Amino acid sequence: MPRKQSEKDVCTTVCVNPVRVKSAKKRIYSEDKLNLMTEVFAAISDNTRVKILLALKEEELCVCDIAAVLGASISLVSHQLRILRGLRMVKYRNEGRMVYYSLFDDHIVELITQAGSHIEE
Amino acid sequence: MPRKQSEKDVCTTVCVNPVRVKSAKKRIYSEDKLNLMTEVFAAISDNTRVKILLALKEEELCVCDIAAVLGASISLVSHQLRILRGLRMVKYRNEGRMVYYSLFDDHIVELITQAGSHIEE
DNA sequence: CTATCATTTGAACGATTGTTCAATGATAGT
DNA sequence: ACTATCATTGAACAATCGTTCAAATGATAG
Repeated sequence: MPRKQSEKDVCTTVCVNPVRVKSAKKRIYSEDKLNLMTEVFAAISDNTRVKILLALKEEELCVCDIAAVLGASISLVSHQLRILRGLRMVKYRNEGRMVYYSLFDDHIVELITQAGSHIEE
Repeated sequence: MPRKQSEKDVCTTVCVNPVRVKSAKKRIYSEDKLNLMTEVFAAISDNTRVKILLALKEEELCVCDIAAVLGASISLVSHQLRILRGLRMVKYRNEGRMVYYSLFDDHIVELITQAGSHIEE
């Protein structure tokens, strides 16, 4: 009869070191803090979104400009901009029927360029 | 008759600013470099994996220890460790039937703690 | 007030992801 | 050899993701 493998009945006596486990637990962040962090990392774990952020590094661009830079459709760019907007990574400005996007602040792109310089191409 | 909206026939004359587009294109990384970067960010965009990395910050732990710290199953932890191993974020050491994991280097966890300190909880 | 342009939105899709369960490897002790 | 224990693996699943297409806003110009 196969035995179910759960958290309760595995490695309890021999393997688990309660001292190590206890001090390791202290290092784990709260679920809320983790959610905030991983949401940001998830945003920059997609090539398209990183490209958009890099494109906006020096100057504001309208949606059409961004699409032209990426060689992608307007719709795709608009969808991804919505995500970046929701995470306060970009902000926008209306001018007539056009919408100009720019970086919310430099923190995120600094993070990206910093990671980029760690990769010797 | 509805017209198809593609990259070719949109915003070409009025909206797109060729000068802005050209200089923005220079800032975009190569696809290879982007893939390397976003793969790393994707790895730390999951709560479970970040927890594992935080748990290993100070000392090595066996798989059972990690599972106990997270309150998760051994199987789940092993699966995620495989991903972190593939990205050279953790390394391992065999001791009898146990496997001790530790950080490959401090870069990634520094990145995480740095991001963590940006979030005033 | 209609036509056109820049952008947004929603539905749909295939692909990928995180997790669970069950089975398998591998090592140690009897 | 047999059994128990720690770890890895693979199949399966729902859930989420990135992208595309088509339609809908909202603003401007004639």
